[in-house]
Order: sequence, then structure tokens, then C-alpha cells
Amino acid sequence: MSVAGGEGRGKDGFASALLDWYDDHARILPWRVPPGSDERPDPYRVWLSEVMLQQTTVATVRPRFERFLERWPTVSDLAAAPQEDVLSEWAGLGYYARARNLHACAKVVAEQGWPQTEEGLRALPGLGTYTAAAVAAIALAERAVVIDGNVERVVARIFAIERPVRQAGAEVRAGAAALTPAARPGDYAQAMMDLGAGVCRPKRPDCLLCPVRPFCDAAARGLTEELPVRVPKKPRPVRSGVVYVGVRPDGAVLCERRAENGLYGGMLGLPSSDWKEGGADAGAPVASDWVNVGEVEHGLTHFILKLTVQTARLGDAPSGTFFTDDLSGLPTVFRRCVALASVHAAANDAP
DNA sequence: TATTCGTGGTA
DNA sequence: TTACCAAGAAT
Repeated sequence: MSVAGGEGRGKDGFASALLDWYDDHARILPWRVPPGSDERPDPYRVWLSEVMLQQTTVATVRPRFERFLERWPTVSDLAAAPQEDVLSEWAGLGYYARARNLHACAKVVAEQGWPQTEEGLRALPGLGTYTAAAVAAIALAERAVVIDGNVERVVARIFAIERPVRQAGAEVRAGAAALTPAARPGDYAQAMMDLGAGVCRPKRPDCLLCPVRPFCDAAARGLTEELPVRVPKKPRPVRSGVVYVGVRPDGAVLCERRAENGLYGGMLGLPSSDWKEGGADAGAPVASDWVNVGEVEHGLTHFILKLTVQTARLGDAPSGTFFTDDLSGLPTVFRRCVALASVHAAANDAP
């Protein structure tokens, strides 16, 4: 990269300054080894953490990572588990294709061992450009160019990329590659994460504490708050449907296993109608003794779900369904439906 | 390239 | 309250 005209220095020394900062300010996280450590972290732990962290906050992942690892300490343990158990353990984390791919990946790795290159990792299910690079850098000490949302934001600011980052992928990659050092690739990648999370934040970046401010074109131009440029998202449509909470006398709830792909694919769910846009049909109850107990509104990435919840006391389960008293394996939206029905039942039971 | 995949926290 | 968004992948 050339020295930006009239904007101070080039980027030589960026990685060194960032790593010096990381040595003193690295977050302590359960899947990490301390900065500068000679030991390489367990690829299994690195991979699991990276998959869990996809579009998911550190605060959410931390306890779930610990619990998951306690249940399946090695990749072979995970590979040997039934898929339903893995999906159940993932419940509440969202993006459930991650759990299906995680299990598929574990089976491959248990059989063949971990690939020793970024390219090899990229061929595994659930490892895209980012995750393959991150695991290669952190677990294999390979000089991989790691680009996640943090790196994208930092690079957009360091080079003052004013085009929408969505369309400036090549420019972001070139910038990230130019900054990435050959030494300490794992520490460098994680340092970029920590910088993005704690200093070079999306809003109100803390430039006064930034170890790489001398290299930052956006700071030099007063553009940090404006970058990166993102295209505004379209408004989310509403999908409506009916969910049925069938309760047995002992309290167990009627469930069914959902289709392998699509929304909540492979997960445990409650019986329900289709969820359609515009179809505000309150949906006639499947039987006369199903009573309406209210509505659950649940926001997803690309639409908003408005679910009418109906409940009834049942004696036996229709084919394809079964009762369970353990709701921990249900995605959040279904747990919310059960919770609403429970409130209704409690109100009715109290004479 | 654009869409489909969840959820919870924050301003 | 809405809007944003957090260590993205698959198609």
C-alpha cells in the first residue's frame, strides 16, 4: 500500500503497535491462550468458539462454550453424539445450521484429523472464508488474512474507505492483507477483534485510547463516526401463524421434530400452521377445545413473526408428535409460546 | 450479488 | 420503541 497523500505515514508499524497493545490489554476468554504464549490452543476449542461467535456476542457465547465443552470435551466425543443432542445443546443460540454443520464437521475431523492449512479448513462444513482463516491463524499459526465485522470496520477506518463496505470487499481485503504480519498471526487476529470490540467500536470509537491512531486515515480526516458506510436495511415484513401448545395432565408439552432444512431446521418445535406474510388468519383451531391465549411477537433477521398461541389439554399425541417435559431443547420462540400458555393456565387454575 | 438463516443487548 | 448489530455461512 502506498502512503496516503497528505495523511501522515503509511502503515508500517501498524501490526507491531497493535500487538504491543494486545500484550497488555488482551481480553481473558475461555477459548484463548494468553498473548505471546508459546503453546498453540486446541483446534477443537478454537473452532467451536469461532462457530459459536458467528453473529453472536461474547457475553452470550461464554457460558454456552463452557457448557458445550464440558459435555463434549473432544471432537471425537462430539462426533459420537446423536445429532438431536447437539441441536438441543445449541437451542437458544440461533442460526441452527451452525449446529448441524458443526456436527457434520466433527464427524469428518474425528475420522480424518484437522486439516493443517487454511485451504483445507475451508473445505469443512460450516467453515467459510472468515472461520477458516481465523482457525488457521489462531490454531495453526498460519499467516491467514482474517476478516470479520471488526476487521472490516477497523480497515475501513484505517484506510478511510468511503465506499459502502458491502461493495468494497476487494478493497477491504487488500487493506487487511497489507496490515497482516507474518509473525504472531493468531495474536494479531485476536488483537484486531479486541480493538474492534473495545476501542474501534461501531459507535463512538474511543480514539484517545487507540494504539493505532497514528495510522488511521479516518481519524486524520475526522471521519471515524461516518465509517464504515453501510447501506440501510429494508424494513422487515410480518409473517403470521398459529402455534399449538398441547399439554398433557402431567404437564408435558406436545412437540415435533422439524424438517432438516429451513427455519429452525432439525430442531424440536411445537405443532403450528405455516408462517405466511400477509395471512393474518387467526387460524381456526384444529379442534374446538383449543383456546386462544394471546400472541407472541418474535423478531428475526429478515422478518417479524406474529404467532397466535392456542392451547388445550391432551391425552395422547398425534402421529409425528410426542410429549416432553424438557423444553430446554426448544428454540427461544417456542419457549416463549409455552411460557405464554403457562401463564394462561396458571390464571385459569387459580380459582 | 442478494437472500435466508436467530437471538439478545444497547442507545 | 425502533434500529442496529455481534468473531458469517450457504445457496
